[in-house]
Amino acid sequence: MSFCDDLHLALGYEIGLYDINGNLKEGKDIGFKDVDGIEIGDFTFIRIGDNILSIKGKLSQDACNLVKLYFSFYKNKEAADVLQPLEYILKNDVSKEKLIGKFLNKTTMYIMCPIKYFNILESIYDGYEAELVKDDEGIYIVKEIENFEEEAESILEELKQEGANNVIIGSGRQVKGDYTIKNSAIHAKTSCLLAKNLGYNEGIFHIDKMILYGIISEGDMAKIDFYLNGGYENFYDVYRDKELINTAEELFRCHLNISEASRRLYLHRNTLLYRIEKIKAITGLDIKKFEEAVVFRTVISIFKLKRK
DNA sequence: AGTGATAAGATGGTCCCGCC
DNA sequence: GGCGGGACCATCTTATCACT
Repeated sequence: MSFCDDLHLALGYEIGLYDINGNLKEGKDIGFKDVDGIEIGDFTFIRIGDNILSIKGKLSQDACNLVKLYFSFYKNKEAADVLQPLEYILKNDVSKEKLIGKFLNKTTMYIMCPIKYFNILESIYDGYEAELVKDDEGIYIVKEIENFEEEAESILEELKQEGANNVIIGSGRQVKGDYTIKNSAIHAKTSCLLAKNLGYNEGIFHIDKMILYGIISEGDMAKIDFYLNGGYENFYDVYRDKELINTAEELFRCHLNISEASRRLYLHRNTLLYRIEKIKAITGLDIKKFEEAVVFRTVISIFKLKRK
């Protein structure tokens, strides 16, 4: 709830908060007038510092003074919230408006691993401008990141050397504009959780590449069922066949390059083609083709994310 | 280097038959 | 009836070649 929402609830009038140039900062755009003190009419305008508060209603002088008092109290409280440490922000419900601009250009990574590795991560980032916060399932790292994949690879490597297995690293986006540190942190952890639900127990996942799975995961099951209805039953035969699923996954990892995938699977290229043909016979989809590979992967992801 | 087509080899399952 | 050997077939894997 913003200041204008709160005041609207209290007074029953529509409220708009403008800067001195008439730009709406929050609330409803009900009109602006540059006044020095207080102007009371059908609309009430109150100057508070570098702000003009527009109220769609007639207030008494006393009420206007109370509003001014409430404004200063509210903004001080808001300022206090914004000054809270990162841990408070990540773990509490701090409104989006209050966070805009804070941690500008920083990105959040989430390292899903046992908390005992917190000290190791701390020592890795000792001397760097980075903040670390732990929760029940892992550790947030907030810093300016140039190349997420490179940085995550090196963290993964370090943690492996320390005996950590099954580490998943997720990343949100860089904080800028309306995209806050909280958004970045939620995205980072969500990337990890989605990857885990998709069956990965290790790896590096950026939210930019997880969008499809996020939509599936959050999506309305009734609507998803509407699109699945009457088809895709045969996909279960592939879904249950570890060998076929691994074959398809490796092909996707190799960007549909048959030769590369067969090398990585230690298979003859024709063996891989044979399996791809088998998938086609079962599902009707030729996963060598981009469009059909996308459909295949989407349906399999729905099975993984929604039918566990 | 990558792809498509084809042939050949390897493997595993099923069936039939003869022997105990 | 139970067991082992051989034939047959389907499935899977590999090798090769021509072509882009």
